[in-house]
Amino acid sequence: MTPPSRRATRATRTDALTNRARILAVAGEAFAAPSEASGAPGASGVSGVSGVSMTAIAKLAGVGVGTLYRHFPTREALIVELYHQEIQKVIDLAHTLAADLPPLEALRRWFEEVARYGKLKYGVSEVIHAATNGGLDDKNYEPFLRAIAVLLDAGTASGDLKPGIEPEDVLLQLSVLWRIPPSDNGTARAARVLALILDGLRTRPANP
Amino acid sequence: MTPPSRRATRATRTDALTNRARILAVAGEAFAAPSEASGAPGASGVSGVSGVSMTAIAKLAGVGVGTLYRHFPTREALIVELYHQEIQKVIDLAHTLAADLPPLEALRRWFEEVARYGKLKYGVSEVIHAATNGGLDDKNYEPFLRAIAVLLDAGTASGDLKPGIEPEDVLLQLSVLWRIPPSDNGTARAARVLALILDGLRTRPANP
DNA sequence: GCAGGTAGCGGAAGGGCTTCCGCTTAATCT
DNA sequence: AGATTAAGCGGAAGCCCTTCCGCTACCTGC
Repeated sequence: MTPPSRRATRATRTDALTNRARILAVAGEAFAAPSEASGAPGASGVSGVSGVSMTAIAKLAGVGVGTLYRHFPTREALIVELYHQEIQKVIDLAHTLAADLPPLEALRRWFEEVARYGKLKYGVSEVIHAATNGGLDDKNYEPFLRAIAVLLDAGTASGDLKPGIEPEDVLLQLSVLWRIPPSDNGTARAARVLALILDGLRTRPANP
Repeated sequence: MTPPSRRATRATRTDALTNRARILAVAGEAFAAPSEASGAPGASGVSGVSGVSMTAIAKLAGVGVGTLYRHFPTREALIVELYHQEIQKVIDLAHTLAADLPPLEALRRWFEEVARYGKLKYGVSEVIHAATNGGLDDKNYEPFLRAIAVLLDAGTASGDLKPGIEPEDVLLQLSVLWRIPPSDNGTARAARVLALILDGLRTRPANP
């Protein structure tokens, strides 16, 4: 039954690669641009990601929808891919902070960074939500968890954080941050919630 | 300009009332039933709310889509209305617990109840999400907040909880609970997260 | 009862995401 | 170079939520 020849699969077609690249480029631009200032009343269009349809992206890239979906099986998949680099930065930061700062301070700073990142581009919520929820099929999920684990371990070792906290649980709690609406005084609210989360993770001094 | 006559508005048409009632009845049944065991491969169909389209509901109720939307301007609106009673029960429970139990215990029990409620019908997440997020146009939002406020106040008065916690922030944190996937060991996970949240709200004994 | 007027009705239509499948065409083999 | 073959392409089609608007039929005042 089909013995493996020297090459199991053909090389990826060059036009496919080109298309993929162009799609990413176009989508990046489209998502970055503030939502069109046209008269359309329907869309909320906070800014960024929202309001650009898959069809629109396909058209901009000069490919059919089918092609777009061949490369990115889902809207979320496309977004995740786009922001992969930025997410990686956040993940790297966790390792840096864990190495350079006292555990509690490192965690606090990292949380703040995560909050700021989420606020900056509200649409990114979709990314992290994707990078968070299912997790099963997302290449950002594992590294993100490991980053949290590193921070937690440092805190546990120093006795500042409770032992045995599951990184997944922390990620779940963090996911709340990108559901805070951006307008309002979202920053203040995020700060308050962060403080609550952090205190929940800390060890608790003995009662009198 | 338009002086108010004895009746500012006409009485609601009887057929409209009938339709509204039938829609609610039908939707209740449809949402309650486990998703059809047909061969459709697309839907995830965890159970309950998901997988029943507005069009389907309209058809089942024997009305046009327009009518459905006249009564419930949004899918969420319909769901919120359906589960209004059950949500009310949870809200009432908060007041009862606050009156009958030590503050911390009351809060803990209520959190657990909320978690259980969310787990029972996974689709309900949509409700509470609606009852939570926007809040602006949802009649469940305010009472829910007040329920939390009561529990918090009791805890603050007794010195068990930090003063000045915003009920909205707590609700936001709780909203995490109905994003926990049901299968798995969701119960255990919910318990862990709840404990973290609760500890975050408690006062912190002075450091040595 | 009957005429009037408006609340309510129905369903076509618009826009979105995703799937499907026949046709093209680049990579590979001879 | 020519033949072969499957990866890749394009866009129609299906399903969803929601909006819009002409027509109907139910309350109301006479």
